[in-house]
Amino acid sequence: MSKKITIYDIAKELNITAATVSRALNNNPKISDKTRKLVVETAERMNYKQNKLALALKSGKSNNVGVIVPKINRNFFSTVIKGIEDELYPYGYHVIICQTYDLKEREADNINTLLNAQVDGIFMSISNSMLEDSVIQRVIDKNVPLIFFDRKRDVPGVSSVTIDDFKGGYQATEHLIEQGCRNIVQLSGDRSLEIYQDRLEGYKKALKDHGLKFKEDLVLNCVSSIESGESAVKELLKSNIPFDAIFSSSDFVAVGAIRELKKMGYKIPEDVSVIGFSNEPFTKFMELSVSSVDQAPLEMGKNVARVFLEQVLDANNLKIEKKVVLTPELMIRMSSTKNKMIKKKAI
Amino acid sequence: MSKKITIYDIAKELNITAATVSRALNNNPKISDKTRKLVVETAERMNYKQNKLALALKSGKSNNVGVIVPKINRNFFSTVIKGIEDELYPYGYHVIICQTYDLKEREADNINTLLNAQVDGIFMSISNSMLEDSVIQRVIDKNVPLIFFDRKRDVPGVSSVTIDDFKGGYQATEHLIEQGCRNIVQLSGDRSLEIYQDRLEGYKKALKDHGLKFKEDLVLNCVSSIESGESAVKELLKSNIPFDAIFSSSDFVAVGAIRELKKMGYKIPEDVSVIGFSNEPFTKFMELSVSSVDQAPLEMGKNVARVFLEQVLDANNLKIEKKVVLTPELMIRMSSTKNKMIKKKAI
DNA sequence: TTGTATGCGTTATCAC
DNA sequence: GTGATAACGCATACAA
Repeated sequence: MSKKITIYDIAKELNITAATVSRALNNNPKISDKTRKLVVETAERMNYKQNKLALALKSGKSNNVGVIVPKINRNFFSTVIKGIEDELYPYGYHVIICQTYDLKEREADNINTLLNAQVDGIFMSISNSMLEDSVIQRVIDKNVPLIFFDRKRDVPGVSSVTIDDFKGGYQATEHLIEQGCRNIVQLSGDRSLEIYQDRLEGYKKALKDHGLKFKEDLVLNCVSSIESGESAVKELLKSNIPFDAIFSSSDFVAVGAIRELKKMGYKIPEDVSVIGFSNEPFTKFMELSVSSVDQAPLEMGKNVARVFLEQVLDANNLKIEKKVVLTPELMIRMSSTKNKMIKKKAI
Repeated sequence: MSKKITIYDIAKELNITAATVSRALNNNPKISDKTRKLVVETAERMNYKQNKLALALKSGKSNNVGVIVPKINRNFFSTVIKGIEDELYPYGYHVIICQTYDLKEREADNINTLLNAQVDGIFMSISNSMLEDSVIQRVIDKNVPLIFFDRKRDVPGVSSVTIDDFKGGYQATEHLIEQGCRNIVQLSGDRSLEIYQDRLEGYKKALKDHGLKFKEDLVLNCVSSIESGESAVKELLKSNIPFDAIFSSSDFVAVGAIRELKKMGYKIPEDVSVIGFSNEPFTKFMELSVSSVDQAPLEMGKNVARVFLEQVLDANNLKIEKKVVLTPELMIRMSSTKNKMIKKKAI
């Protein structure tokens, strides 16, 4: 095992002092070219690598950021993280990932761990469960940039990057209306979360703008799974409430709904038009490709990183609260396109 | 901004020394219960949090591990990472992620960065591009546990966790043979990678064991994409080589192949049976669900973590080279099931 | 231009 | 039982 070599080792080698080595390695202007060259070469030769930990302790910056998400193996979240990683890598930052499973204990725990690890920033998609504001406050007090993405909470001084869920809901609903649908079901998620609330509001507004009445019994709550979509449709069919379209706030639920409808002999999109939300990769692979609303996860991640960099690179910017709202994109596919003529976009 | 409070602050508060505080906080046996209690309470009250960076510098262990993958937003990799995170979280380890995009510069770069960050372990799915052994050697020299997963390279002293790709290839091929197929195409990946080589060898062996002749022109190289699958089929059809089944080493390629075959009027699985590899989530959502070979990514991640923990927790185990080989699971779905009677498994 | 001394926050090794 | 001090590896204010 090769011993860890430090600036002291290379100082000894050259009969100079560690301070000089440090300066030479950091391109400090007041150092002779000769010494610098010598130091750099020797460092190279001895295969010296800077100990980031010592640097971090010294400078108070770890060059690590923490990302907190419910689960990493969800395409949306892993893609957001990819965006963050892509954007921050050139600046030498690394990403530490934490999963919460939407458990508030884990959420608080993760925040504390990241704080102890002296991360330079924390990015999180907050769960609905009541994470105490005090935990969040601690992050703010420590002056660690905190940025919410996707699921945010309104906290003074905290930036956020989200998509316009209201608009997404509006667009999806309007699209279904344009297809001639009049009784549009909305399969919602946990409405204590802003994102689902906003999608529902967008849905309502679109109905209103097009002279359609909002009916409470066309709104059902689901969890984001295929099974949930199947049972929602079962319930709808049993209740005998007429409907000719489904706007689901989850792609998984949409797929489940489609599956159940087909099983019961309904034709998609002729009898029922369906549109999901998230633009999960599988939606476009399906034989009956599923319309959806793209949440631009890669862009979201990149924007999170950019907001962070702004705060970090510009010292006086520290207190700036920035709210970035990305525009969702309607992906119109086969599951909602009754009239081929008005198809705007494929795949 | 609340000042960072250290053990010195709480020492001053209690008119004792930092060393005592440290001992009290670390449950050092030789400390009076009274003092311990006092310290713990004061620490709590002052909201003290241990600075992991200082601890890391002191101890030489960061409690971070690094994971190096080509891209994080691939279900397989994000799920492996999830497995690692799940398993390591209870031990206080955190995961730092790095992406290589299969670029050898990034790969070497990431290794160096992780080494500088003093991670306690490095887990990587190595790319085929020729990452110099010297880089790997540096990790070994530093005594940092290195574990390969999925795509490994045989390096003395390095553990690995993989699936039995040979078996996966064998099973998939045998399944197609059992369906009555006789001219089975194998759409391979980059054959400089062990995993693809092994799947191909499994394919050959299955053919041999069932008295079928291996034909070189039934093997085509693809990159893992839908488009690649489409063009492979185009090429096959153009060449007029008869075939009645496709075993693809990639699910994406399999989907592309199916798409092209259907477009040309072929029926799946009647005319051509198709099976992919990886068990990507979308394979089971498709209307014509796609058979595939599951690579147990979650288990793979968990096993990586366990091998790591063994090496770390047991000091004398440090040099043990462990090769874990997981068993792939055949997921038989509609795309390859000609005879309903022998369908073994549905989703 | 280079050297000296100090601190970042902990823990460990001595003493007492 | 507790205090004093050194050390982890680095960067920097201050001297020279």
